[in-house]
Order: sequence, then C-alpha cells, then structure tokens
Amino acid sequence: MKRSEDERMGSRYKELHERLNLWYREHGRHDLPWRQTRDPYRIYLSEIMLQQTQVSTVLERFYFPFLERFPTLAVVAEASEEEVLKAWEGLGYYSRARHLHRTARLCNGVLPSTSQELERLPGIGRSTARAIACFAFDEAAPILDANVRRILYRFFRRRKATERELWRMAERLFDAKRPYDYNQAMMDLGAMICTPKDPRCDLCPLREGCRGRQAPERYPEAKKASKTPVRRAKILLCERGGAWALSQSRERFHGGLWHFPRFEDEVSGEFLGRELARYSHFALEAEIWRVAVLPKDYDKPIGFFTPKSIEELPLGGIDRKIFKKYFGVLSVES
DNA sequence: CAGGCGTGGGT
DNA sequence: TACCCAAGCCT
Repeated sequence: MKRSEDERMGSRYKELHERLNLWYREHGRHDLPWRQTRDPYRIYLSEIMLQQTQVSTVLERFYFPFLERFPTLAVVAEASEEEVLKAWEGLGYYSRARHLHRTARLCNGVLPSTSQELERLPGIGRSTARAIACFAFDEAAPILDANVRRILYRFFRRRKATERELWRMAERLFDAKRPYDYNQAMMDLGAMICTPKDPRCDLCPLREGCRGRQAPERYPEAKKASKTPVRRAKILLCERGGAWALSQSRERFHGGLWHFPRFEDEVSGEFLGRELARYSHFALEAEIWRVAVLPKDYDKPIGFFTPKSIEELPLGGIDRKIFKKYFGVLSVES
C-alpha cells in the first residue's frame, strides 16, 4: 500500500533520495556564492556563466568582477552590449553575453519567476530555465545538465539515449519533495563522485539503485573524436598616427568582439611571429605581421584605436594575447 | 538533428 | 603531447 502510493507520487526512490540528501548535506559545495543567495539575477548569472564552463573558472575570474560592474539586471539593461561583452572577455561562448544583454532589456531588469516564462528568453533553454526557477523560486522540476546526464546514463545503464528519454529519466529519479537540494546534490554528485573518469562508486549515495555501477565508464557510449580543421590567417598590425586598425565581428563567431584585421593572402610588411589558437570547432594558425597599410582587398570596416583605448575594447583570446605580447614595444616605438 | 559556438583545466 | 571535458543553447 505504501509502495503503490510512493509510485503514484513518483517517489519510488525514497530511500535513495534520503541517502543523496545526507551525502549532500555532508559533502555538498555549500560555499558556492550562488547557493548563498536567492537573488534571481545572481542565480541566473551563475547559470549562464557556468554553461559549458568549469566552476573554478567562473568563481575565480568572472563572477564577482561581473557583479561588481553589473550589480543588478537593470544595470545590465542600461549598459551597451559592448560593455557586457567586455566583462565577458576571456570567458568564451560570447552569445551568452549578447543574450544576457538582450534578456536584461526584454524583461526590463526583472526576471520572470516561472521556468515557462524564463525559457522564452534568449540564452535560457529548458534546463537553465528550470535551474533558475528552482534555485530562486523553489519550482519543483529536474534539470538536465552534463552532470545529471552522466548520472542518468549510468544509473539506468544506457549507452545511448535521446533528449526525450533523458528528460523522462530525469523526471523518474527526481525528488519532488526537495527540489533545490536534489538538483544541487545531483550536480555535486556528477562533479565529485560520478565523474567521467574514475568514478567513486564506493562513495556514491545512489550506488544501491545504480544499474551501471559494475562498469560505469561504459555509460554513456564514448564519443568519436572529431578532428578540428585548421585555418590559416595573417593578423595585421597597422598603425596610423599612434592608433591601430581593428574591426568588429558582425558574425556569430566572436560577434561584437573587436579583432586586428585578418587576411589570408600575401601581405608586405614585417613578419613578427606565429600564434596558435584553438577554438571550439577549428584551430587557427596565425602569422603576425606589421604592415604600413592594409591590403586593398581588406574590405571590412575598421576603426583606429590607441593602445590605451584598445584596453577597453572586448577582444577575443588571441587578439588580447597579441596585444599584450607585442604592443608595449610597438607603441613605444611609434 | 547535427553542427556552430571559446576557453582553460586535467590527464 | 593530444586528447577529453566542462551547470547548454541556437539554428
């Protein structure tokens, strides 16, 4: 009778939920700053920054400086997209920053309180919407991030699964009685115990119900390594009256960021060195050239900036690196 | 649905 | 070294 009641209530895993909760209370990362606030903006910002990004990077380099510059979503809404990109410089996946800016303006600095409304905002998908709604407003719904995903593959011993199946598994294991603690616990479990390599099944609070624990690393199926294509380009440093030419990307890649002019054909000038940059889906082998004038075929709009003003522009990683490496010398020379 | 989309850390 | 991986979303 009790059992059938549990199953109707969706709490077939009551015992495991208890163990997970005990584990979380003892071992969870309770000191993370976004777990010590109910401010929807601070929680939202953490969720966006943490997409495809390790906790340590966000925590040590970006979260607090961003909040210092943009303490509320209303401050984001009043700023320009470029100012937001500047605070995002070095974090990567810059569409997150552009979407953050659009979201701030779309909702006039006040986030909605349900996952259904949140999911309509740019940059907020199903999992992030539920995470914000859960952590800021106690909405009872599971999330499906990389940690939860890996746990589900192993717990239900699946090598492959569709998105729909994963969401169904997430719903099945979910502890609707403690949504906040459950969702946080699952992310900690994935990060600390059910890791991609060498998972610590002996310490796992879910081990009793885990169908994959005999061979956890078989689940999910390993992805095939895809080779990243290599592109080659010359990066041109071109000075005029103490100011240097840069263009602003209008494309999806590095959209809104500034960069030194890039050119694929021959150029005349002084060869300065090489740089290698690895991006998400290609690698760039770049030669750095100092040129007196830009090639005639370079057709993108450019602006000229002093080294001091280049400091204030949002730049991608390789351009920022080049700036730091070469510019002290060059600007002193000229 | 598959691929575009950054960067840094870990092994 | 050369991979893999990380609190995903958009098109």
